[in-house]
Amino acid sequence: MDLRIPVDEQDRTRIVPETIRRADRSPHNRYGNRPTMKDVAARAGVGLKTVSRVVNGEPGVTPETERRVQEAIEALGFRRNDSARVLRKGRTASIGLVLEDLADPFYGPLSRAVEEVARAHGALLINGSSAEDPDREQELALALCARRVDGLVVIPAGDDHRYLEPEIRAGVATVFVDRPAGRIDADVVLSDNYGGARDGVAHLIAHGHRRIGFIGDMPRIHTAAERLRGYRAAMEDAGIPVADSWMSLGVTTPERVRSAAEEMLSGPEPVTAIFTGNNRVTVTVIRVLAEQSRQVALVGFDDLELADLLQPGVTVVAQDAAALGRTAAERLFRQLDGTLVTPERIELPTRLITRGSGELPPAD
Amino acid sequence: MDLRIPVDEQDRTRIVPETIRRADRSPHNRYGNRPTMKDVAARAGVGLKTVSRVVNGEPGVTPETERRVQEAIEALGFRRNDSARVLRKGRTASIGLVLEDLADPFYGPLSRAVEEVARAHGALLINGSSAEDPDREQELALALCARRVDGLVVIPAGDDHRYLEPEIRAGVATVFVDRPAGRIDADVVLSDNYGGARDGVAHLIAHGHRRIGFIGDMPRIHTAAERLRGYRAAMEDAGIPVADSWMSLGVTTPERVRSAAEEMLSGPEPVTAIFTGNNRVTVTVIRVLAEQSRQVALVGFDDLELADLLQPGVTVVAQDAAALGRTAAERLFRQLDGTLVTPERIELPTRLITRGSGELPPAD
DNA sequence: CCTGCATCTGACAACGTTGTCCAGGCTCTA
DNA sequence: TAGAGCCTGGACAACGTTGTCAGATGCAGG
Repeated sequence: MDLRIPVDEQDRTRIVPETIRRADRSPHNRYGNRPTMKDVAARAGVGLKTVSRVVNGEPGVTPETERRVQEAIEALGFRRNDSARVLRKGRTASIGLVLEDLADPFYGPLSRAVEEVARAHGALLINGSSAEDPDREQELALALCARRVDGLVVIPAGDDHRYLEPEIRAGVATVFVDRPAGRIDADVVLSDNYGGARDGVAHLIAHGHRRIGFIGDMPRIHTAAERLRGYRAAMEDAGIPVADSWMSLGVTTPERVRSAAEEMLSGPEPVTAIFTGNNRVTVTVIRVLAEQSRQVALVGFDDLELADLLQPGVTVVAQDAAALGRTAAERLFRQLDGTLVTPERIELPTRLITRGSGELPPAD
Repeated sequence: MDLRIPVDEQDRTRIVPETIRRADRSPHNRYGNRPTMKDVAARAGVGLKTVSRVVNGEPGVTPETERRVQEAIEALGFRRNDSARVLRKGRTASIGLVLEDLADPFYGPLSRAVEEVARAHGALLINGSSAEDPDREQELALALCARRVDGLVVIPAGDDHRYLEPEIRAGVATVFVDRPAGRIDADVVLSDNYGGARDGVAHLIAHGHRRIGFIGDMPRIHTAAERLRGYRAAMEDAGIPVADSWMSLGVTTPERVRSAAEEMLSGPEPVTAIFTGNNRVTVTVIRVLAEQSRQVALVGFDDLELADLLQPGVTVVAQDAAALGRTAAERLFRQLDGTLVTPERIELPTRLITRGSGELPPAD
């Protein structure tokens, strides 16, 4: 389609001289060749600012003028360029979300909750996955800052976030979720990983278990470390000394988790119960246990879809991913409001959901 | 922190007169008060363009000059404003993704795949959920266009996308996924919903079933309609007349699905097998079947985590969500390259995964 | 008919960056 | 040593929008 103004339309314009319009219309090599307010103004025969006023619903435009402008907008398929607007206004009405893996079912509801809050505040969500790589987290977070997002919700992969200091000082609202920020003072929203794990393990102990295994993620990940700490605390509370061979920490690939589980289930004194440190681990361990001849008790951190339909149902320590996201996003916008000043650390409670697997008695 | 240049630093500057610098430095009310290239240039005692050159790694700057500029960047915590850059350059290196629900496990891998491709092309991903609401889809898609995303991946909620015509003409690359575009000619990447459903139902028929139920989503959703068509085709191929009471289409809330399933399982001639139209329906139906006294066969559209661990394992028609996302995103970037011109409709095959529930014989 | 006021409109600068173009200083050669 | 040519650096305009301010218009009242 030819976006240039037909000659009969041009005649309607009043003040702007022919040459200027011609120059502006000349085909330029820029991508898109989109109509701008200038084009709309020329076509409607009004000034630039009048178009701006119409587009933004500002008062002080006669109905007749407004109609002409609307008509031109329609005819040209004009859409305001928010990039330019942002440059002028300072705020982008968008927030960034750096998470670990968009495909992880735990982060789905979390992202969704963040999005809902953003939407309620008229903001868009830009997000990316760090894949648990601190460099990638930093790269992403800074790229988002370069886009001048108003705020940043970060699920940290690394443990040093001083690189965000200039951004925060420059006014980028920042909230960390799921794991704490490293070496900077910032808002943090967490689950009670320590307490949840301790409760889960204590639950197993209450059902008679003493040899209890723990399979978790790499200990440099805060949640993994906290859950391990909860495990240790529960065992210590019960006066049970923990054998090193009962604990396995590392990447949560199915292969490693499988061999870790198989190992602690073999030997002369196998564990009679396993506490799993996150949903990925739980899934793999369920598979391993399904192949075992004897029954092994299981409590997992994080809930699973269908967990109630397995035989036995899977007892879990559930965290509320949506609440984490919602809380974080709400704090973010309160920072932007100015309602919130002092960084805080918020811990949301977890919930033990008993379904059978955690109530199995020890096999021996 | 005070970002203004200390007096002793100002003296280093050469040409720019005092007054201009003073004016630029004066505290302005704009949000953030971030240092700009101008500030860096002043502090390093060089020209604006030299800073630009350093920031963008362009040639023609002596190492000594570069060092001074880098130092100033460091000291001020400068970060390039990509909004301004975009305004100048035309492309934003970002793409938009409009999906139905970020929290749906089907869309997680899809989003992730789109993100991976975007990342490989140096682009960021902006996304939002339409919640199956056509108006919201349009609002979101147009908001993304206003941000001048280079391209748009849309999982349609509505069935009329003519509103995107001006955008596409203006150069916004567009690909529809999972469901076709309505009333415009555009790239579309789909699963073979019809064929998959037909295969799944044929599988049940091959195992001796004749009274087979179908529970699916609202028929205005393309995938739901196609899957229903596949069901009908398989039944017709086998010469089985379909009773109206065997089919239920509507919102996939647990309540409605539950009552639909219970209804077709009751009465004098209950169905002996059910084909479910998507993962949400499947999950609910599994729960209903678990409460039944007799065994009912089940084949579901979409795979489920843990489906193999249930008793019996759930036979499904699996689609490759990641492949959908990847294919769509790759086509998007090929549109942007100019490698791709003619819109095409691509159908990816589905895969029947037998796990037990689909191989159960009829109960009667 | 002029003044004063209210209403509507448009010219212009600015936002922070990049592309163009030119100036000044250097090296190299005749 | 002068001139040509290269290299480095900087002034300036432009991208598309919005805020400021002043000009134009219309109308009522003196």
